[in-house]
Amino acid sequence: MDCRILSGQRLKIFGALVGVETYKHDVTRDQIIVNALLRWFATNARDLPWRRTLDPYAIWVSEIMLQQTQVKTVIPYWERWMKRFPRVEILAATPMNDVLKSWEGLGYYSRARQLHRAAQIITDEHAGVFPANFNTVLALPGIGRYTAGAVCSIAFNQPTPILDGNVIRVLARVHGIATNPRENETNDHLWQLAGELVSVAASIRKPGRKVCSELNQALMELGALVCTPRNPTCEKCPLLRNCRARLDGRQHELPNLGPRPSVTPRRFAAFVIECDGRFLVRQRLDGVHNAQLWEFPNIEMENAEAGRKAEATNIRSSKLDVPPQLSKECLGRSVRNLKCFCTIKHSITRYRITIEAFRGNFPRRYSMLGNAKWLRLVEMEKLPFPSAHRRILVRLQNGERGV
DNA sequence: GATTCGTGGAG
DNA sequence: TCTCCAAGAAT
Repeated sequence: MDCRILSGQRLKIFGALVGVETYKHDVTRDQIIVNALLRWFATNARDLPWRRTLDPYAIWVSEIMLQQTQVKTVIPYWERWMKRFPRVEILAATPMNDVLKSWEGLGYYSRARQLHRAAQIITDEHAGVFPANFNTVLALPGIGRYTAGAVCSIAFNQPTPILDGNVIRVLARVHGIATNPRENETNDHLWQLAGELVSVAASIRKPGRKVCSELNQALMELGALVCTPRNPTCEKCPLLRNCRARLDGRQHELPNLGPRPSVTPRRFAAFVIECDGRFLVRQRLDGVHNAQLWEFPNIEMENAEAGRKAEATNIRSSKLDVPPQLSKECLGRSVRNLKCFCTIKHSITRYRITIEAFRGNFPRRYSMLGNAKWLRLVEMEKLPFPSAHRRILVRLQNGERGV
């Protein structure tokens, strides 16, 4: 039946009818799936550092770091973090600058700020003991439905469901769900399926084993190692014979995440201003993105598209005649000996960003507005920079050493 | 409900 | 190089 021919009202009725059929809890199939996942996880789980602890604080930190971030990237950060902030009270008492410095390079810096805020709440309002109640955990800043479920199941073995990118993929394929998981109805359905699985796991008595924890981690582990976005290795999958998508040969089509937002180019000019062996850097204000991180003064250039075209057609004119105006707009005064320093390309979400960095001098160390400072390289080393500006700083350090 | 927030791995 | 997307949350 083709849904597209249905009018809105009939579509609702149709959906409700389908819902009765497909959302029905299939206990036997769930038990088969849960048992297969638990058996597979017992011999295929990676030895990750946060799997060697039951400390809810340590597990919480790992979950926050792992949001939208790959395991391989997180491991060294987590190791350093736990050495530096072994207990929640220590984190709570640490200045934000040091917290952000430990987070530097991980991105999504509001995660670090909210982790710090939550640490203070736990210290002040829960006597330094990480709460074991789902709703209390959910109420902490930076913790949503997924993270609360993950911490409660992994640290406390509670039957709280989780639904992340991995679990979405596994469940969409196993159940052959072709609608978009980002849409509410499908998302709710997936949460329900995840809840049924962890409930079935909870009903299994396995002495000395944390089955809720294992089941949830098994779902994610399978998504990370076998049921991958591209080229899933179905031959190795414990759910091979229970996977709707595989049986239909549609594993490559699911999940159906829909179109991605189109990319937008943006250009910035950044200024590396030197005087007496010090450089001008500024701290981003509260409330903006990358708040409290440090950067070289910079300003967005208009006509990013035109700039890109000029670059592509080998017209370099705008490169040299734009900065004098921009430097005055950005810094309030013109810069001496201005010249190109380096070009940094990076991207955040849908923006493809090019930063043209220019180097120059001021005759003396003008006192700039509030959030800017003149610092030596060794002093800048202690401050958190977003990675694009960190790359400018590294170039500067190498240049000063004559490399 | 659609956007925004960072960065890097992997194909 | 370019695209996808990773243990999501907040607004």
